Amino acid sequence: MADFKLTRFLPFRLNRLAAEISEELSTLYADRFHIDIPQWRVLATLSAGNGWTAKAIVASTRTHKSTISRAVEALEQRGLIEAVQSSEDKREYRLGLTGSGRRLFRELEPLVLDYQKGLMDKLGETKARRLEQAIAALETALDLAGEETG
Amino acid sequence: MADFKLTRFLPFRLNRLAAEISEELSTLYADRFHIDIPQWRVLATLSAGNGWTAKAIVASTRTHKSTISRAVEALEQRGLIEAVQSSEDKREYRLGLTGSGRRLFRELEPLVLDYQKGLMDKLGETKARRLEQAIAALETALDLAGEETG
DNA sequence: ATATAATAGTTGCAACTGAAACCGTTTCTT
DNA sequence: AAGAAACGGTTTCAGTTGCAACTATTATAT
Repeated sequence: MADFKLTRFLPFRLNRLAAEISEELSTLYADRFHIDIPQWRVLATLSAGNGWTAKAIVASTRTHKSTISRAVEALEQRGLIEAVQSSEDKREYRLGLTGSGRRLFRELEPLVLDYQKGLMDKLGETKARRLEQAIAALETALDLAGEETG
Repeated sequence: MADFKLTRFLPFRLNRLAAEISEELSTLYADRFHIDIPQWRVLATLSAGNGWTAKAIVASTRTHKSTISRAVEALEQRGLIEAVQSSEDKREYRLGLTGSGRRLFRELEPLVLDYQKGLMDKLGETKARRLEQAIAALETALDLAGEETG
């Protein structure tokens, strides 16, 4: 009999953990702000500064372009972001938070940061640092790192 | 302007990492064995021994019961697992790998273990151990640990 | 210059998933 | 013992997602 144990298998554990954290986190904004995960990603990305294209958000977040397209559409409908067609390249749109989008994000941000802090507190400083280092190493190994372009 | 950076945010990074690893891993068995992730979880769980109920697999893998139900159905159709109604409790079914299910898993197992080993090699022994410890700590904190019952 | 290819973003479609209602069986309450 | 509640597992339904085909625009090749 093979002694394989799924619950000891790292990819599985990582996946289960990420799902749980994602789930907990999204409850922070789902009901209260009526945004879902892709929308959160768009808002959070734009919070770092305006002028992003959908393509850049796709690259940065590694989310499928159709998913980002729909999130952008929804946020635009609600007036939380604004899209202006680029004059240099009419295929693309420069995205940016509107006033109300920025206000919403300012309300959201501390909740989300508190959640992360709570998690890290549970880990303790040393383990939290080591976790971050391991993640960074895997990101590099898997070519997930530093796709930010601003 | 807020200095929040999604790509530095741990829940996001964990999620992106888990998605990438899951994706890479599932290419190992998707085309070749025509099984998907829930089906892989059922097979892998049963590889540790027969007699599991769907409920136990749900608890162990933290996968939704309707998802497990469908995976079990599909695997049974293909003759990879067998379900026998429990005599003590006719609501439940004792699940087990069939001969061909066991053969398939024996073929699959080394691929999957090699993949994990490749990942850990990229991390190095020390970081791999620390990652495991951090994950274990988070599992405990989030109540994800040790739901195995056999 | 013109045809071809590549690119940014959108959309139709099929597959997948979770919530909730459901069925049959078992357990609890009285 | 009878009715209610709980439970294991299934199914329906609605929502979400990714793929692939599409439109419009820009870049490349000849």
